[in-house]
Amino acid sequence: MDADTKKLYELKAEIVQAAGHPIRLAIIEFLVDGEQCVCDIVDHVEAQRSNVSRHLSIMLKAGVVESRKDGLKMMYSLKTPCIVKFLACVEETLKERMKSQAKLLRKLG
Amino acid sequence: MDADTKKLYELKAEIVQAAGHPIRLAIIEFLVDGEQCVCDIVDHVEAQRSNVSRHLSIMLKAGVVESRKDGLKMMYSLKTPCIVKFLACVEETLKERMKSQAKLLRKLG
DNA sequence: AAGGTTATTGGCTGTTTTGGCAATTCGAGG
DNA sequence: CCTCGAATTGCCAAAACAGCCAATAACCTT
Repeated sequence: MDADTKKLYELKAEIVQAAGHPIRLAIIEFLVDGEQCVCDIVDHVEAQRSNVSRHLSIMLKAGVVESRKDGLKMMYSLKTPCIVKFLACVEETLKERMKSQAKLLRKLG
Repeated sequence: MDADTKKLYELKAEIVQAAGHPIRLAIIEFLVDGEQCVCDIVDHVEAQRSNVSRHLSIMLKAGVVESRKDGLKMMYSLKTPCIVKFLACVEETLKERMKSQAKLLRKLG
């Protein structure tokens, strides 16, 4: 693995990490419906405003979301539509995990 | 957001987190080619064995990979094929990010 | 320009993650 | 039975992360 390959993995990991937090996932799913202001995101995910702002800036830096100013409000939206498939795969993995656990339980009798 | 929804986001975040590390991404991409033993993974990602073992256990716990014993060796493989699409979306996001940065650079003249 | 609303940032603390080393487990084969 | 090879686990220190409060910035309305 050369240095460039390593660097690419770091960049990709930054993107994945940016999605890897309960609140950030909730924000992403909320944004699937379309652009939203921070104030509405705060209401939706029920976290502190400064907290939400930080989560958004992490996703912005990683390129998961983009932002636009509209008067007083800051509007955020998803940058790539494929994130929906991304989420679908996470759900499928979760279901698989549950299935495995259920199988183990049945083996207990 | 009720407690169940929150719990679901936590579970999903655990899965995403499990993929959100340079070495773990490298392992996942390596496993796209099929099942591999820890020893070969170690050679491929060029990290310490104990380190790789820990990364694998994180992904195993999250349900991203599964394992099977084969004599002395431990074989790991991806649990859900959709992870390929997941990776594709990460790459697309990365490209978008690069494009945005290039656009900014051009604005500098 | 004063005041109110929306959003971001700084500073701090507690928690989690990561990586390295050494010790341990587990199975194969002489 | 002993040793070797493969993998995991314990333990520790350094680094990164998350959340809270207070302070600041940006903008609109009057």
